[in-house]
Amino acid sequence: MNFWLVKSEPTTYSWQLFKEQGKAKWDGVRNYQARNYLMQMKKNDQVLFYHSNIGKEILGLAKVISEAYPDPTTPEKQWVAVDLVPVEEFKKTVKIEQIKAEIKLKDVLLIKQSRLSVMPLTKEQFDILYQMTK
DNA sequence: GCCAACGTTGGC
DNA sequence: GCCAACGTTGGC
Repeated sequence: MNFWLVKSEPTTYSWQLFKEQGKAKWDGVRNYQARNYLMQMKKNDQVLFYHSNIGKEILGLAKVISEAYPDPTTPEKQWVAVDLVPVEEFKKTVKIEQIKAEIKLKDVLLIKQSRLSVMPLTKEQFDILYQMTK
């Protein structure tokens, strides 16, 4: 079991829309580092969903239901997509300031490499973030 | 709206 | 292969 965090601008694709649709194709990624992480995702991996720009918070938990396949939004062969489904909506979201304020989360790539849109979390990082929603 | 960070492109 | 220029992202 692996743990991930994916980022989306709510004006582009929001958690609310994800929840309504009940499933998302995580496509359109055009960054090699993010692409490489998408390719490592396995079925049932846990994925935290973060809103960048507006909100700047983790709103919910998703899981992987389809592992990487060719991205249908481009004819270029090098890009991939995965399918995610919502699992849980957090009553308490986790704001970026809270993440920054927690010393144990200082190595989370969201902080260190803010432009990356798909990133791995260690189990410890995931557990701490998840606890912060309770 | 600004700017830092960073990825990509293209000239050499 | 290097690096300047440029575009994009995202926090503030």
